[in-house]
Amino acid sequence: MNILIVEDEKRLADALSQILLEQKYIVDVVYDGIDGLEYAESGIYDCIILDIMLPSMNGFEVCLELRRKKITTPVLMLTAKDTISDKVRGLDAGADDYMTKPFSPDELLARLRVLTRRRGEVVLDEMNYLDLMLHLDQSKLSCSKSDKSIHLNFKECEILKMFMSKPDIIISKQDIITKIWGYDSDAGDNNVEAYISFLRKKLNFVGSDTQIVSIKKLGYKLTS
Amino acid sequence: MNILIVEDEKRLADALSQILLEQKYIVDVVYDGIDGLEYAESGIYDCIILDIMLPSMNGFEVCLELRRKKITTPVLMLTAKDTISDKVRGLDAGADDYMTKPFSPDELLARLRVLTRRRGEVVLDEMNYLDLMLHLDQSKLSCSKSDKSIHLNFKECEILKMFMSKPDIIISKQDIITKIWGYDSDAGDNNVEAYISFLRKKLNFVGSDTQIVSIKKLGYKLTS
DNA sequence: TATACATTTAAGCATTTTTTAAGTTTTTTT
DNA sequence: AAAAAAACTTAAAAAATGCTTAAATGTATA
Repeated sequence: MNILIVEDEKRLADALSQILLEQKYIVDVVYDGIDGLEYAESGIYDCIILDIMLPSMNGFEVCLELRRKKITTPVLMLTAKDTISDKVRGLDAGADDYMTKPFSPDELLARLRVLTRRRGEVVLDEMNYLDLMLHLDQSKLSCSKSDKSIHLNFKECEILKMFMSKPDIIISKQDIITKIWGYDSDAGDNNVEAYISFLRKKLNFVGSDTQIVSIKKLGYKLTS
Repeated sequence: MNILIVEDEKRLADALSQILLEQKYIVDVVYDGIDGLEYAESGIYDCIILDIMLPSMNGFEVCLELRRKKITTPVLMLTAKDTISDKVRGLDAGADDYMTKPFSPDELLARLRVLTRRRGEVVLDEMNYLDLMLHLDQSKLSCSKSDKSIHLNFKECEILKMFMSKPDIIISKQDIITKIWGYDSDAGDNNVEAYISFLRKKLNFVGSDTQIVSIKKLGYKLTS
């Protein structure tokens, strides 16, 4: 379970991270709003703990922007202020819960349990690229063209999804690493290359015309 | 959208009901815990606003009992007390959110929006999957296909019900744990795996064509 | 209490996924 | 054209995931 903490008070951030690490959560910490937004956009987190008062971009703005970008990760807002208007503003900005400082570790953990127990999320289940030429079914972990179909494993599926949702756009290896393996993973370019190779073989097998082409030094893109 | 208000202070109950009616919610009001539980068990509500201090049975007890009976309607707990232990206790009793008096109509409405923007569930006594191919009778705790029938125990039945009410949809192990064992249980993936194994054996015994297939890393789904 | 049944736990096995590393090939630079 | 860098492919090792049992524990009931 991955948690992102966006909090500029270092002492509090450390304390939070301490509490969560003890419970075997995987924790990333950033100290301002812009970074928070960037990390959160990766979509790899199961919950984001977001302070309202932040340098560079406040918590409301971060949350609004996330929701505008259709990132649905649950957000737990955090602040010293306890005014009703702030609560309303936070919830309407798309936060899922609101916690006022100071709070106990127990309360934090209880709220996290609530926020992370759902997560049925709407994922777009099937996607097509260029009018049914290529078809990806995430619920079957399979990809097909006309009648031929082949099984993909989880990472292959995620990567193909990335390409199909941004056809003709170049995606760098680093982007793929960040999104599929996570921020601080130690996967290298070769991991990506290996998976691209697997995918190409499978695309080829189903007879797809669309293919993953590599643009040297920049990355890959999906074209037909 | 149906809301149940369980609140003994008549003035507050009226005020709440007033606010909600203005927003076109359909509102029922009861004034004590026992009645609250009884109404809530109907499962027709989209949210339950539940005071903690109540005659005959307090809010924690009502909420716990609801969850024990697998009623998953979102609960918004309401109280004058603002101690952390109460918050934790409320959330751990299965409440989804917690609001302290006094609160503004806006805060109430914001929280309701959050709680009701998910969800859509039905409880049935008998269900069939794909035109009588597979038949589940919850009151007899049995599952059958044509003339062959076999006894299921409670958890097997609940799990099969989950699958039959969402055919072809992937259900994660965590979802199953949360729903069958409860969100703060310490059941692990292996518990689910064991039950899936039991169920498969029984489905096989009755000669069902529908089966539970597993999708690695994602969960299981029922297919025929 | 004894019995049957339900549930949990743990271990071993099977399978699939993921990583790694080495050898090729291709492209770019000089 | 040669050298260097980047990308590709593959096999095999390592890790993770899932399945199935049997035994242990818990619970209800005759």
